[in-house]
Amino acid sequence: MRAEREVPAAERSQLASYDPRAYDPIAVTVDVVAFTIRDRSGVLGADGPLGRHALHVLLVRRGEMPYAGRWSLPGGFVRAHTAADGTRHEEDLPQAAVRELAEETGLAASDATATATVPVSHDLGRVHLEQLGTYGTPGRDPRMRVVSVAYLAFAPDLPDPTAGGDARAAAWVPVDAVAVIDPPGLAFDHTRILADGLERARAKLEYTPLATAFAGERFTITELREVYEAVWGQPLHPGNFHRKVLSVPGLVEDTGDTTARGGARGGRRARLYRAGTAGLLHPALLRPTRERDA
Amino acid sequence: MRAEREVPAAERSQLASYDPRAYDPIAVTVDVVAFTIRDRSGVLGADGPLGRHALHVLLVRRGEMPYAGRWSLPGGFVRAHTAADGTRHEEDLPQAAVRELAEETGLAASDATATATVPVSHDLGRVHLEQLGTYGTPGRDPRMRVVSVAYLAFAPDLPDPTAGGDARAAAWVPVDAVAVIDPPGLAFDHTRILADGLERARAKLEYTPLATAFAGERFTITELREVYEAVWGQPLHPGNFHRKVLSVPGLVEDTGDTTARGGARGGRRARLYRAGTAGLLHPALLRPTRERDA
DNA sequence: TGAATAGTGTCTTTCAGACACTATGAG
DNA sequence: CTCATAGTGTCTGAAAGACACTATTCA
Repeated sequence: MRAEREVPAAERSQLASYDPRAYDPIAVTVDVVAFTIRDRSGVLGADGPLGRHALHVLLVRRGEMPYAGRWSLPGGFVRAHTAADGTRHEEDLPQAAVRELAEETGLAASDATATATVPVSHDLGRVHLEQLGTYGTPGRDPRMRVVSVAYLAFAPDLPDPTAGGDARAAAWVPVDAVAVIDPPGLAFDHTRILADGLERARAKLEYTPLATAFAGERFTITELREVYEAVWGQPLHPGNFHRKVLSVPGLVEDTGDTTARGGARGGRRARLYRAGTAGLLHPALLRPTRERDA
Repeated sequence: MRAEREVPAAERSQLASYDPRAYDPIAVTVDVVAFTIRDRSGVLGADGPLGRHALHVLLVRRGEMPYAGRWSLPGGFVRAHTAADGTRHEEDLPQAAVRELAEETGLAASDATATATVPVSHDLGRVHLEQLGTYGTPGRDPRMRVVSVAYLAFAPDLPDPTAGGDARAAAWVPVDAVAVIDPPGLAFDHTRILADGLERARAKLEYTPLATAFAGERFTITELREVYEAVWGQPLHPGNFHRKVLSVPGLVEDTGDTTARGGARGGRRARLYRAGTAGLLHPALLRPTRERDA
């Protein structure tokens, strides 16, 4: 939130070349596609074809109309309020995204002070937030004309959410199970927003160090590989991945430490790394060969 | 425009969990970053270091406050109007972008029927339109709280625009001359939007056939190379570019024809190609080596 | 010791880029 | 013919992926 001077009415009418009262208002909302990597919960049995780790998305069960009882992305209206004393309290869009996340799920991003003016991406403590896109097709919300700005949030393993605000329930759901828990699909056009967010996340793993945002402060190369495998949904060659990650400048930094012990059933101790300083990966870590036509 | 049924007042209040009258309205606008490749106009002399072809952006000179007299991107308010008979005429966001382009510059995209529901990209005749991002920082417009959805438009060589609507003037301006013609910068945060759009365009040339959207229906490999050189702002090796373009499946298709004659000062006739059907380029056409850190 | 996990060596294929060359047409 | 432009051949180095191998640790 930030307070600004109220523009005097005289100046305001002089400036205005648009009278919003002549039109129906267009409401502005934010929706958040929050991703994390977690152990696949017992809901669908233990191991999938790709091991225990799966990409999860944060969903809430709506408590109010429309779509009451259906699952949706957390989100809500952007606040732009004029207080009684005339000061305006206007929320920036990423701030609204963080607030909705906190209100509906209890997950608070540490250091939620979004000061950057760029709409592209913001780092909120350990949570990486970036704008995904804006969805404004008429009729996408039956109540009124709503234009929704969708944000992507990436975070390392987070605790289970607690419902609040308009949400009746909140939960981390494996992305490959979304269609299962809610066959009619998510509320509004959130199924599409989720799909767009997933593709964005998959693409960004290739040429940015985004994967380190899913890992803890210190991580092993194997843990980093499990992030890639969970997001891309396919297994990667451990040896080649290892060499490749270490060959990309600025992706990871060696801490000098190793894990306290090897695997549960034996195995060498792994070196621990932290995120590097590179903003873009060169050369990129490309997804395994898929057909890239049409 | 499309007409929809008016939601009855009773149903509406039942559905509404948000009362827009309790808040200041948030206005929604669209801004368009329209790019084309043109011969560098006489304004700054003839040849730059990269030949005659330069990337141009469409700018308008504002006729109204705020920022009257300053250059800005074409754009304006999204219309969501309830007519006297109760029907609503609501514009989709890409429609609003096309309308503003037409109103302020006289450049009409043929076949402006944007039926796609995806917010990502739309093909409007020969104009490729895609969403760039949304800019909603409080205070970015002194009149009121404005959230602006920016669109990118790519088109082959278009005629000179004619000012209209709120615009006092409209012109294609070489992107490397924007800072020159308007030292204080564009109106609002349009300097940043333009920068974001330019970077997006440069990146998309690498892995999509976007360059063909800048070329005519039929084009030579050299013309395609001039598109890349103009957008990336650096010369490319003609021979290697030629072989590379032909090696990427689905980028271009041979028409069988050639140009009517060779170069003005002699030279072989060039084969003519048309855009291929690929949606993504594999392997990608990467920009010449730059340092990709931080 | 045997199995499991971490990490390395090496070979093949692909591709970007440098450079030289051939092919064709205008003046 | 001469020069300019279109298009190809060939070599080198970087990097991806397949595969085999060594190193270390737990039960």
